[in-house]
Amino acid sequence: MHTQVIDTLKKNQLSITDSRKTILQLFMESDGALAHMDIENNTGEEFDRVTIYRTLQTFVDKGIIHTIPSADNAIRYALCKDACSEGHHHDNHIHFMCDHCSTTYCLDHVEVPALQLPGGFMASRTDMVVSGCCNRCSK
Amino acid sequence: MHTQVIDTLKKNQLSITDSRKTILQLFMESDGALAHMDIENNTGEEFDRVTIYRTLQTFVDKGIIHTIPSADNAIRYALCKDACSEGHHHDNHIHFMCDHCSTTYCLDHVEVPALQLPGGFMASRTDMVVSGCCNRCSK
DNA sequence: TACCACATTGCAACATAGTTGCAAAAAATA
DNA sequence: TATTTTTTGCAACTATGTTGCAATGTGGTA
Repeated sequence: MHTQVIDTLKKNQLSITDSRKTILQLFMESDGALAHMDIENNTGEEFDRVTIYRTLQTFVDKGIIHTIPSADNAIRYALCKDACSEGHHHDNHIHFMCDHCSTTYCLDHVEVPALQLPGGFMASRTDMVVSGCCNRCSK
Repeated sequence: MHTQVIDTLKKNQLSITDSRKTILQLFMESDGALAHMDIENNTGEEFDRVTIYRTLQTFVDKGIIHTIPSADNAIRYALCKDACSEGHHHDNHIHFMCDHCSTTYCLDHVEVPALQLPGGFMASRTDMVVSGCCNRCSK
């Protein structure tokens, strides 16, 4: 199972370090999105705050993870699926944030509908942030 | 022209203070969204940072403005149109953030398309954040 | 207009989030 | 293993946002 982590790092020409392995593993095990805080809580004192920030930034630059816009001023990150690779991104994402458990899901299989924008506006990227009640909480 | 500002404040049962008048006026004159920083820059030393934060929070509570989710960790605010009032919000917003000039528009007249969510997910609110090139920058 | 009750402001202090420079340590390469 | 390059940890700093409390301003009433 570590294989996939190391493969991903190699595929992106990143050197294999403890922090990168551990943080990427966290993303792969999680079905939701993670904020910086979640990672800090999960890894304890193992890594410096700055290292976590820099690792996340590196992953974003490489297209391994992407940021999720939110109104609560905490940047969340989620794994990009295979369709996303460096330089060539799958630029439309739908995210679902549960009002009850606060889990954030990246709904890759839901298609982003086309929009009719006013004249002169050209979209390069569309993020949808849907909030409500997730499948686990609605049971 | 001040009339509209004062009317809005009265309609929401807010006392008329300098900070509220000035900040609401700013929103009415601006066609884009404003972040806390924009307001601080526009008003200079006139008001304390804390007052601006509290005024924005008050306006959000009353449904006069709404927050716009973003991935850059800066909360932006935009005026709610008449359809939004306290308690009864117009909960689907489309926002456009220009990659060039960073102006954020609230596109009230564009309809949010319906989404087919996976089973068990129930949406209560949908925000779309579209980025690209705005009508002024694309000329 | 003057007074009073209440809401709002400004200040200080604190809390959280994120960035930068640099020396030490760890990977990659030879 | 030696050398080069990348990454990490530390310290210090900036930005963003919150809370308690005393002072001031607002709205209603006499």
